Amino acid sequence: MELFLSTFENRIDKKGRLSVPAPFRAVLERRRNPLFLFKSLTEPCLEGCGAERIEQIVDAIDSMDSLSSEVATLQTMLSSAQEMKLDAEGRIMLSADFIEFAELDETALYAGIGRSFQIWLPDRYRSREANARARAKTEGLPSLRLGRGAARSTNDSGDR
Amino acid sequence: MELFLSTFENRIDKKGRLSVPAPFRAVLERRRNPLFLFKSLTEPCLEGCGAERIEQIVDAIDSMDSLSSEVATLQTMLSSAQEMKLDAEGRIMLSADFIEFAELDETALYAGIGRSFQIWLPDRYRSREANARARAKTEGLPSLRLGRGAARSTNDSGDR
DNA sequence: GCAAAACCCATTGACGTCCATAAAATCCCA
DNA sequence: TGGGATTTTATGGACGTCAATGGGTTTTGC
Repeated sequence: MELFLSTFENRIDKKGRLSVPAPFRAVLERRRNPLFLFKSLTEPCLEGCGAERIEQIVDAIDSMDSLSSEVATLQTMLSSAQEMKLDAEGRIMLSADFIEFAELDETALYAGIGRSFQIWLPDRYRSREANARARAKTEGLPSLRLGRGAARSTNDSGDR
Repeated sequence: MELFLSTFENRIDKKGRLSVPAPFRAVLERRRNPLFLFKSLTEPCLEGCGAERIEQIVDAIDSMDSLSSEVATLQTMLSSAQEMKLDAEGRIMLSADFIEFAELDETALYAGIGRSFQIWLPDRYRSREANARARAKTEGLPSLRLGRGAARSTNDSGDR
């Protein structure tokens, strides 16, 4: 599996250590790619991604007007980003800043969302999930076009 | 890692010495590259980078109309720049001018923003970060489209 | 000779590494 | 197919290393 999928709940120990779910570790190892965590800009959760995403933000900043507020926003993402080193047991150390930001206590919920994942306070994630499902019923579904024709715009022929 | 990321808070001792975060030192050492600090043009903070970044600025100035006011502004950055010598413990000595400009007192906050970093009064940085987050919620995120299609515009064929 | 800067060394506390245990999933063979 | 054995995973603790910090001493410049 190349993608981060499904959810997992793991404990955070007294030192702030948190196991990365084994399936996620497998994805990371396959990519031979360091893991970065940063504070979400819009929600009280942490986002996990690979180096490409970070580099993309850096390049975007360099190509923008460095005085714009958008640049300041992107810089906020970078300055909250940390490269996470996994220990021999596949755990990461969450900084006090991260724990406080996502308001985590003793357990954390990993939510795989494809090429990246998020880390949430479990209860908060579940209530948010319930909201999303309720919205889907009342407001209808977002358009989701699958298959080759649709993906063509963002993802091309068999890459990599 | 060859980028400056994440934030660090270090103390300025009575002698005006300030440790450079070990990860930042690693970036500089990898490039076998001296460290430069200069006063930000737009904000009350110091900017830090390696020599190649300084050269970029010089080149950019050279390519501009040397009589324009923008050039005069950019030259201000260069004339405030100092090459910082690290002592054996990886500390720099901040000049009184720098300390006054960034209004630092006993602690300084390093904020990594990719190819460079900034040094802030911690409280000031945090309120600026809070502003950026508030803006991101109301105005939305800067457009950052992921996947192959998006990167195409700024970054082409598989380089690196 | 004095102040400031460079150099050297000591302390401490955080973090990375290593090891031990328990629970869960998987495998294997009857 | 079921049940026991083995491996993987999650979790906790102990310990060593290194980064950050502070203080002292020597050198340099004025």
